[in-house]
Amino acid sequence: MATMQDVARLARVSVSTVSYVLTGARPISQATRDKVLAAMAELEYQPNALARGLASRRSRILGLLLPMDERGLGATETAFVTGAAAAASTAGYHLVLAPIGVGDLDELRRLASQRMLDGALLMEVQLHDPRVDVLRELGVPLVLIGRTADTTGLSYVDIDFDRTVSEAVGHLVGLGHRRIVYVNHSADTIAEGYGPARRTRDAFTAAMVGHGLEPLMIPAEDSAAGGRAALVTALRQAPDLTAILAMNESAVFGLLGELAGHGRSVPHDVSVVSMVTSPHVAELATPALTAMNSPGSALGRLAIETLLRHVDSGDGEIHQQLLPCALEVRGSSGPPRGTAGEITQNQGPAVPDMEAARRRAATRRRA
Amino acid sequence: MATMQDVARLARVSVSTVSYVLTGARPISQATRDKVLAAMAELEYQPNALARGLASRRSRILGLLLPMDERGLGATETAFVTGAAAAASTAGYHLVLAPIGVGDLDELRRLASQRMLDGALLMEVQLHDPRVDVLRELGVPLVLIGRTADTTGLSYVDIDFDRTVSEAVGHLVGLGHRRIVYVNHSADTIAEGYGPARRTRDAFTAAMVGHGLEPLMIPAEDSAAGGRAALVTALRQAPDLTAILAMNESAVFGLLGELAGHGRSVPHDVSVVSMVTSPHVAELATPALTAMNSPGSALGRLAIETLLRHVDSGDGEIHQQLLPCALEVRGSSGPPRGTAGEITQNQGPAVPDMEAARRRAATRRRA
DNA sequence: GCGCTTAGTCGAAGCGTTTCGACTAACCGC
DNA sequence: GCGGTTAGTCGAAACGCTTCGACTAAGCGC
Repeated sequence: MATMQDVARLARVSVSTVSYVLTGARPISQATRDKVLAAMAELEYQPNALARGLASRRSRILGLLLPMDERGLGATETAFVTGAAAAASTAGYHLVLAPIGVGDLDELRRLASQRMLDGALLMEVQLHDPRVDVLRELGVPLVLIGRTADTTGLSYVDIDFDRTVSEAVGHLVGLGHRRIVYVNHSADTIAEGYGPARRTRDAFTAAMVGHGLEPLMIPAEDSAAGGRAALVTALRQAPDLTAILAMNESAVFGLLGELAGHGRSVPHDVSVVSMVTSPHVAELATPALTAMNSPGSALGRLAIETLLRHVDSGDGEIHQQLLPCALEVRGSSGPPRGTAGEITQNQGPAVPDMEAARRRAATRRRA
Repeated sequence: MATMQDVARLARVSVSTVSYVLTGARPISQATRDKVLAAMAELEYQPNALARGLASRRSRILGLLLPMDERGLGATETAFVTGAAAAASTAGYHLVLAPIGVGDLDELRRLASQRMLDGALLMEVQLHDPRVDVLRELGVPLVLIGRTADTTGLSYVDIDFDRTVSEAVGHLVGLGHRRIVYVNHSADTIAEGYGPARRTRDAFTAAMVGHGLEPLMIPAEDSAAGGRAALVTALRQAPDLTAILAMNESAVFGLLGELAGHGRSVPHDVSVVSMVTSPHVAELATPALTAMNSPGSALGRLAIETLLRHVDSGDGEIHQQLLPCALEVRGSSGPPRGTAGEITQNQGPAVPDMEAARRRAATRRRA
């Protein structure tokens, strides 16, 4: 393994000159630069990351604090991680994966104290997240994915729930729906102050009221069983519902199963729109789910860029940015039964979709 | 940030003594050790990971080479990563996440040449995986998750597909099924030589033949649409099928949808068993899927332990280990229509399951 | 043509560890 | 009581880089 010494010797310059070629910290003449680069190429030189980090007091490693539970990572989170990793790699940084949640504070403290991290990305942020305090105390720059209750002085990237919910509701109202039920995460989750659950709840209320409609929210456990239970509750509280907006990727499958069990076809009798859902998951359902695609990859990239700005420019100003999910109409939403839209076929799914049409036909046959 | 110097000064010993206390490389008297430890505690000393790595030529960082696509990580992979991260952390190692597939060889070469990695875990291993060659050439110890075509001299951990398939088939045959169809990954995937697809194909054939039954395999694209198409093909080729074994987590949902479309209830008319599937995903389906639970977390732990053995003991002997998936009976499998098992209820799902019973009843009502 | 800045390069001093050789003192067997 | 271990400690030399100060030559304004 060639070292900088070897390169310097071969190029007949000093080590510091080689270093300056590499870092650009001082001007180097074109002629010298060429000699050095040639020597590097010949030796297949690669700088030793550890030595570089030690001398420059920059590890070029960022921490990805990602609590992982048995449920696995959704496609949204995965896209986020992928986007972040790509952006980090482009910038010459590495990502260390630390499955550190709010309960592993000692682990976090150790990691951060070892001066191995130039900065950290916090995922699954709680409204009162102690990890933030630890990192701040240790002087590690950080960017949140999501938001704490008090975000003063904190940079974050997050989904724009207000806009996302508002667009989803707009889609359904535009199709002619009036009685729309919102299936959220569980009551406990909401009570705990889980941000997305709270924000979507409030946004749903605001959107419905804005349309002059009555908001009805049903909490559901994150499971198929939770979805089934939620549907039963929903039908009891609003027997005339024609559309369901779901925040809960796990529950939505149970919900669909139970709808079929009640003999209600989707989207003919009930439209279903799933929020913050990846295309792949949306396609798993039958019919495929109209969904609000989460901007996972873009969020990841943005988070890294924001974090690197802090790392490089000695912790300058903060950046707080929101990205909305994009509506993607698939087979699970359409005009409610007996509307003009139904007859003229003009307000059906915005994207012509043979597949969805086939499924709708099949569904009607059964109904 | 306290350094070793500070600790040494406070404890009135030399830096090397402090180092020996930390690493245990040489004996230190109890009295001295205590003094040093007290000084460390007082200063809240944490060794600098980079300096340590530079001096010892051990970064204590392992690479997790994890190609990530838009589909996200399944629960199996996530469990694997979690298990690996936990095991690494326990051993005092860190995991850097590198979304490096077989196409990013330059990226891999750079990462490995920077001497940042003590070893690497390769995920999504191809039968002919060029990443293996790159790492070997650069002298980086590695452990495969999965297997290449030629595994001589390579350590790996993998799922025991033979045993898993054999148990799944055994479960169905034990329930009384004779006409069992295997839905695999796509034909292209099999042709490419994707290990799990090939191995399960062969294992299925062997298991069926072993029971004196005719093996029928249908390939399917990894999507709901692929699953629907596969079912159509399956019903054409084997109209009398009573059970489906599916390898394809994505296709299985389309398959279930299409079964319902054809008026065949699960598990009454057709039993479905999904392979290498996590509990959470299995629960999403209606009815919940009988599945072979993948040993993700255990595999992760095992992989790290194996890798560390290589790293520590200067690349000793190789370890090749297989772990089977465990059968978990849920609502999607039962005895075929018209068997004794059906009548006596003795061969139903092994686990008494009110939920499944309820669903079966509901299903029958619709049929 | 004189001071002044600036481009370009070098040597050396770190960065915070580990590790090697050396040394002392105690202990062992005989 | 004498060579030979061994436990216990120290000082100094790496590890492979960055960065600081210093120096030489140009280039500039006037």
